[in-house]
Amino acid sequence: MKETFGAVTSGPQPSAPPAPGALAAKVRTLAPSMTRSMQRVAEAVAGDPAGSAALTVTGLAERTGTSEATVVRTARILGYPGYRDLRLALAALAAEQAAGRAPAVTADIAVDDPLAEVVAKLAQEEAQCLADTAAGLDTTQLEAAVGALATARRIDVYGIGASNLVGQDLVQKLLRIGLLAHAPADPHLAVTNAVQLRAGDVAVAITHSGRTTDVIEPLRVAFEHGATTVAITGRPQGEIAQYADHVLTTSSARESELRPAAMSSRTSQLLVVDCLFIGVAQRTYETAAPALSDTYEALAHRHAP
Amino acid sequence: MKETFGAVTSGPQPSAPPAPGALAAKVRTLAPSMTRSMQRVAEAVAGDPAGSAALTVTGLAERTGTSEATVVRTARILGYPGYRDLRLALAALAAEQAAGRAPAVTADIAVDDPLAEVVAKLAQEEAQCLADTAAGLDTTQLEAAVGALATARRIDVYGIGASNLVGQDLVQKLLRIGLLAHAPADPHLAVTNAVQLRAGDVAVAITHSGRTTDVIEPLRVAFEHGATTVAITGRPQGEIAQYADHVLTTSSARESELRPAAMSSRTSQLLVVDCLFIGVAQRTYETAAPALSDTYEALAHRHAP
DNA sequence: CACCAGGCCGAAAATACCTTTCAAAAGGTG
DNA sequence: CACCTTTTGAAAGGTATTTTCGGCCTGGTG
Repeated sequence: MKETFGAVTSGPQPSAPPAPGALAAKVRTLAPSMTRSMQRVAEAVAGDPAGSAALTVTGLAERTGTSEATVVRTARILGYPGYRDLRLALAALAAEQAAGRAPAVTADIAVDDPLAEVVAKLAQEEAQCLADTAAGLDTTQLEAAVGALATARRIDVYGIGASNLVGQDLVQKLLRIGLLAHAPADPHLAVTNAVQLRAGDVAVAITHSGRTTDVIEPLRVAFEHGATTVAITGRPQGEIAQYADHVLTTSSARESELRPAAMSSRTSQLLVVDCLFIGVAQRTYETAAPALSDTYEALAHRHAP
Repeated sequence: MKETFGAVTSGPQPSAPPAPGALAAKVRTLAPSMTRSMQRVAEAVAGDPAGSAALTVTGLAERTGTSEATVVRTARILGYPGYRDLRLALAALAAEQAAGRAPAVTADIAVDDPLAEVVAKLAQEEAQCLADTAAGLDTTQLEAAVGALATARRIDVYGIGASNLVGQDLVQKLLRIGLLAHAPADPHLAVTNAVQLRAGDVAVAITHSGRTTDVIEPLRVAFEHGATTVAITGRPQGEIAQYADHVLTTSSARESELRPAAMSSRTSQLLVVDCLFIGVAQRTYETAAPALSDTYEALAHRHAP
């Protein structure tokens, strides 16, 4: 490297470690000591860090109507060893700027939202659901429900529609650790099953509204037959609570037109179900752990190499 | 290879410009499909983005005790055209991290954790899953999948076990807005269904591992019969991707003994499914909105007063 | 007006860095 | 243990960046 024309360089180390944020300021400060074409480059770089970071020396030279050499010289003036490093700094700067614009979407999902926004909003809403449910979950009730499940002779899970899927999720998990569980989708079948239950058995009902007749009915029957009953519901005051020994409350996000309650309640319900499962697995660890790995092994050959 | 101007990169699924924030998640998601030395590189990169960004290929290869070739290969796996771009992303990521947000690492759930802690940890892990998945979701692919679904003559959803439940969730939603969807639980039935599909139909496969034979098979059949195929998987490099026109990647939390992958993947899958649904509902708003309220009304009398 | 510094600028050579290729090594599998 | 597949790094092959070098413009001077 040759001259630095101004050759000001107060200190021995001319190129200070460049703080990314300082870039715009640096451009302004150093602009006077730059030649015209350098200024063009500096301007482009300061004006659109993200865009510039995506370009190679050649690309940036073209865009600014200059040459590679000029771009490199500019980078040097700005305090970097070369363009390569300036480019890295630009990428960093761009990211920093992007991060600064706090998105914080809490708005409803609208019909004309672009998909990227839908994704972000949904993720946040569901995360909110999880947090709310976790916060509102009564650990004592949960503990009691876990205790009942862990020692149950037989477990019935009642749910309709989306809630039935949650129930099946629970059943699948319980089966994996050797518990006898069932989640009839047919309400009549559910009642038929419920009749069989007695003390020592557990019935779990899942309903967001707490008022779904087809779910209340079997739980009532189970309750009256002496089974331990658990309700997972968003309305702990609802009718279903009358027949539940233990009530686990789910929280649901506000519903909107495009996102009905059924949709948001599912996330909460699943969290509760997971908690139940983990709790039971902990209690029955001696048998649950080997059972889990056994089922894992058994499924291994169902996968391609 | 040319330079990366606007240059749309290679293949059918270019996996889009990766958002910087998604990197840590991506490493976790893709780690299983990596070889040992690649994992070393990925780890170094995820563990110290800033430090890695300062290194050249050769430098990073040395630090990780591998070769340049491996570093480049890793960069490719992570979704970048080459190391140069990964390096830029790392610089961006480092800046973003430095700007404030802590990544928040969750501890494993232990056998003797009290239930209250289990609840908190589970909620946080699932929230993390959601965030990771949202960050890693390729909007372009999602858009394409939504487009296909919205105009589909018939929709098949393939999934086994827990993934089947996710599939049924999707089916239930689609049915509510008047689309013809089906999620056979029986693999043979699935193939039988797949044979019926042709151009204009859509097949969606859901599998965390991307290697579940019983799910790949029907998707392949559907693919070969000309249907538009969508894969929702945690391993976008997996075999299933071969037969998928559009790949939607789910991110999964680290699995632990008590919390197998199947469990954590469900949350991600459901988010993707929700996104698909909302997307489709938006596109078909004219018919979807009344259909939603109709089904709501129809179910009203199934609830206690 | 012709001429001449003196520094700015870009084309092209030189270098550093990144990518690809390919054959050897490692790891399975029958 | 022979065979095949996969993984890996060394080195060749390309790109991008840096440096060199000479032309060119600007503004001053005889």
